[in-house]
Amino acid sequence: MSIIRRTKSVNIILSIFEDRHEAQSVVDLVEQLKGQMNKTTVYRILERLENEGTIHSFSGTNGLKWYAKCHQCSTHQHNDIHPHFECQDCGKVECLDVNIAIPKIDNHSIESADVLLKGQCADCIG
Amino acid sequence: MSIIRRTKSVNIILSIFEDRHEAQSVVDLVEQLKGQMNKTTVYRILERLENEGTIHSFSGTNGLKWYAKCHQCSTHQHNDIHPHFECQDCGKVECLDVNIAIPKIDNHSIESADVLLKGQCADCIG
DNA sequence: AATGTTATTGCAACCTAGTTGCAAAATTAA
DNA sequence: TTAATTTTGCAACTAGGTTGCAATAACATT
Repeated sequence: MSIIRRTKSVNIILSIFEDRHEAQSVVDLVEQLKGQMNKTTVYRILERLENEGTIHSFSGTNGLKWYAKCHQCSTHQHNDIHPHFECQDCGKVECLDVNIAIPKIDNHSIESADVLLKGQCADCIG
Repeated sequence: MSIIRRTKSVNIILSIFEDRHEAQSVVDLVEQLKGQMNKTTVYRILERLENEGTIHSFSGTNGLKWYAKCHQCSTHQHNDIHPHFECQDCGKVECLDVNIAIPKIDNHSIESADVLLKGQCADCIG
């Protein structure tokens, strides 16, 4: 595993995750950073930051890829299972700071769980 | 909502879900049915069967779309929340017949939950 | 500060899952 | 058997994501 360099592009992306605590979809990041860097670069930096353990990824609606720097999680441990929440009204996606009980299933060994909750976020709730 | 016709293609797809109780990925179905029907037809029949309530869909790893005729579920109700399980060794995907407790989240209204468990299935468990 | 080594970037081309419009063919109701 | 409506195939397209490669930027060393 190579050392990840703090290039200008890496710092731009890192600062986005510092500034905004919600999860970011890759599609939005690519769009937003158009003009500053190539979309391939965005994909590759996100991948590197994930390998490094700085951010983690998951799938949202329609299998779109999202990344988040989860501020609740311990800095170097994204292994704990927390659900993600996608607001059906405004589209915002967040990491939830709760633990999900993984059910025991007969004759199955379960190694991970992806949980995506959907509904209305604090801002959009009537 | 229009009435869905029992065409030859619809029956072929229905019989696949009758014969095999595991979930089917759309990609596999398209590949498997190549020669019998067009891929557009596969997508459209699956969509119609889902609208009809005969099968239900969900996302697997990498956001790939899967469909299942869930034999545990009541025939006309796929609304209950059950997790799906994807075997990391053989790739098989199944509906699990357990209920997942949806956590209450402060200031959020939760309307649905997608739960994808990953690990080893009964056949692949060491 | 200049050098060499290695990691990173941009670009263009590509891949694959999934969608669309439309004319032709198949179902179903009359 | 006809008429109305749904379904299908086809080809073209969209969009998210990946790849190979040459050019460039970081960084450790001198």
